[in-house]
Amino acid sequence: MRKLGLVPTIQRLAVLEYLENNHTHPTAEEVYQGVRDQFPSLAKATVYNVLDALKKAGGIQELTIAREAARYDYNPSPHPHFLCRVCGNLYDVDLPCSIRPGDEICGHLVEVAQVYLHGICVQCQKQNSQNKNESKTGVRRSSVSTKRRDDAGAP
Amino acid sequence: MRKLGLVPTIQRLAVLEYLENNHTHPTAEEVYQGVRDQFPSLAKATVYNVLDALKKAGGIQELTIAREAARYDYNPSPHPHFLCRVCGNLYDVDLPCSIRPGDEICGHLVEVAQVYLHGICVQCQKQNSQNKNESKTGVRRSSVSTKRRDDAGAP
DNA sequence: TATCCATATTAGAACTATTATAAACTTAGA
DNA sequence: TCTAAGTTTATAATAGTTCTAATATGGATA
Repeated sequence: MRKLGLVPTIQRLAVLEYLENNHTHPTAEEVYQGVRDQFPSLAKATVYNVLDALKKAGGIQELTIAREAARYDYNPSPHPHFLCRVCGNLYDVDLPCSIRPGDEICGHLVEVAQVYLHGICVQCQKQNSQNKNESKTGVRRSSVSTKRRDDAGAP
Repeated sequence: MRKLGLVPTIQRLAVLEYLENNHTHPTAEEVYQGVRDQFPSLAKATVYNVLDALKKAGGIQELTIAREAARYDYNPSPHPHFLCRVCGNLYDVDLPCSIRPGDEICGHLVEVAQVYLHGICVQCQKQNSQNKNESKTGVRRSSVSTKRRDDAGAP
């Protein structure tokens, strides 16, 4: 924390530890809920402050891939992200970005480069084809959840 | 409009025409203000509805590069965008995207691919070096605006 | 042209993520 | 320990977007 030039408060350490243990790209709300279990006095504004401070210090990165809420990635190095429109899971994609910070594009100086992909993740594609096959043979099962799973994470 | 499978109402035509004439990637609010000049009865909810309908029909694209508000691009084909953190202008970048709709990445099916770049645009870099030189020679001028300019647009 | 139905628009309220505010509290250095 | 700067807290305020229900419109049909 001191390497980042930040005063190491218990709130900041708790938030950073939560992100370290949860590579699910949680929202500020989810960080708040998660950290508050072991830290009931935590204020939501503090979570926003801490996430902002960590982001500005380069310790984490903020993802604005979903309009509803920002998500946070413990890994600050630039890499593409994939958001599944069926389950809502957000995956890291292990590909080098073609445009990197420091590059010049049309004369513009690039400081941050984000690649956001939207579509259907590998698991939801499988689920979907399974459901189709099962409906052909008369087997029924509950439909694929459209809500985000709590155990979401990188593959 | 009919090509997009949408009923061509005057509201939809007005919004689409505004986007056609303003390649500044306006927000919903800016579209609302701009269209309302010639269409005082327009409701803001209609602007949201229309932008959403156009987006879903593939006639325009929605950009979530800035957390504050979505922006809209008359050009629906995928290309990178650059947001200047000094003037707030949003520029189209004429580079082919390395990842395109239809691709598979780590098994995930890509439907939409967005490349968002943040930094300092070519004009603001020039302004900044000008100001530095002038301050050396004692010449003063007002600092670079941090607010978005109304004549913003692609170069 | 008149009628009808599905769809679109309107105005305003409601919702939600985020930011601002001001007081109380920590941290770290003298 | 004392102090100044920075941080946390609780709450209010803000702003973008969505929801609701009543009204209006487009366009197919008779």
